Amino acid sequence: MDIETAETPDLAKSKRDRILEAAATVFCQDGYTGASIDAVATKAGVSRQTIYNHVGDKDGLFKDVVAALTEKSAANFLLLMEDFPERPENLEAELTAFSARLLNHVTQNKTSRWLLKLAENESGRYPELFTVWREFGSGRKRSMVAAQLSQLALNGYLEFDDAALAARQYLALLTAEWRTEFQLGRFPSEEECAGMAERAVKTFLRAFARR
Amino acid sequence: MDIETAETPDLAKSKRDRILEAAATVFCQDGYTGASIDAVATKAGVSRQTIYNHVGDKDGLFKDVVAALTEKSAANFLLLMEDFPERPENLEAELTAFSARLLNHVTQNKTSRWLLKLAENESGRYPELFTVWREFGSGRKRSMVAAQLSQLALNGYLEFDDAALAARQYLALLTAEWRTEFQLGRFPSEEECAGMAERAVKTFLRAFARR
DNA sequence: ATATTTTTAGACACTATTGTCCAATTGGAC
DNA sequence: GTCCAATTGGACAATAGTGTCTAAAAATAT
Repeated sequence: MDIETAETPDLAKSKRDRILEAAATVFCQDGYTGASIDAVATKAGVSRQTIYNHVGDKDGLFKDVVAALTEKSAANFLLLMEDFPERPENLEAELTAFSARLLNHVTQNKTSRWLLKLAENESGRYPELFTVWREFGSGRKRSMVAAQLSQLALNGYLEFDDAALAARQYLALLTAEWRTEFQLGRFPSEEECAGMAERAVKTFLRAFARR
Repeated sequence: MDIETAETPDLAKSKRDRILEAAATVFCQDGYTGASIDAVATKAGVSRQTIYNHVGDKDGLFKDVVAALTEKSAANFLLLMEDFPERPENLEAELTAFSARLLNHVTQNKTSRWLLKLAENESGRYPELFTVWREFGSGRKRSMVAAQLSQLALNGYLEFDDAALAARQYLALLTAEWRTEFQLGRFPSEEECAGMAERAVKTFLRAFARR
């Protein structure tokens, strides 16, 4: 489901899910202060009172949104990481394919994008919340990537001193073009993701492939 | 002057400058909707009416803030770029030194940080504004870096196919650690900038230094 | 010293939002 | 069909913010 066309709430989902989903979009669009409970209620196709029944108040709503997104995002990422190549026949091709999937997930997946935007915008308001997110969210992801890269190094495909740094740089290269071109509203297509992944992996391997 | 300790407005500056400076901090802290004119007035040490006299309304205030920041940031960046090494004796050392200065500027300089944060947060509200910023701000910067990298390639130090891509990846590597570690409130010290620059340049040269 | 412009503080109407209360309605479980 | 919990819509007070107006004060120019 697309953000822009999601005006009709999905009646199959539970009230609670619809509230959290709607709240996520509204918070991201308007920021914490700008988001109104009424707007969330309308978008969720739910009365305002129901929201208060479920989450208490605006603070509770925000915290529940972040908690739900963090959890979902982690689960998705875990699933994705299973495809990381460990003993590839063609390193560049397989790493590129994986990277394209990863990038596609990060940029297209509503959950990831929302969480990222919320983290950037509201970290000042809820530092504790995003300390947790950083540790179990982005930090956890980076260390998963680092572990896989170490595996590749061990298997003789790569060489580097610091796996954590390599992981950070890998992710930075992968999202380099997205950050500058797409973050302001637009989202890359699958083909664009594939192109970005290809260019990122090419540079990454120029730096870290075993010679 | 530090953001946190800037409670006492600088009386030497013109009213207008003080208003724009205060407005920038408040907008960044609270977002467009969350920022109140009263808060800006207090922080600027100015009456609310004066703000309305100068900039018309909240929209005008926001646009003027962005305009002022864009201009200042471009000027600063131009100045910085003059130090980019063109015929270095020690490529890695000189590029690292330049990169450290660049990173320090980007992360420490109030203007840059404010603009970046505003761009990320309010791009949905003012797409035109940030299209302009992207073209003349970040886009302009990237093409300046690309030009310098091309120069280094021409002079036999580097080799790559696409200078614009190399510039993007250079900047991505340079800010990789900052994005993940520091963006949520903390700012790197000069030493930390030096370290990040060193690691970024090392990887960049592994990928692009002429062999 | 005087005239002119800028600034100030506070009052003001207007709107938006939060969070609460409640009576009426709905929907599922049994 | 009856019961119980969840939900609804709407009214409500309380608060906060925008933008306007005004008369007094301050700064600036002449």
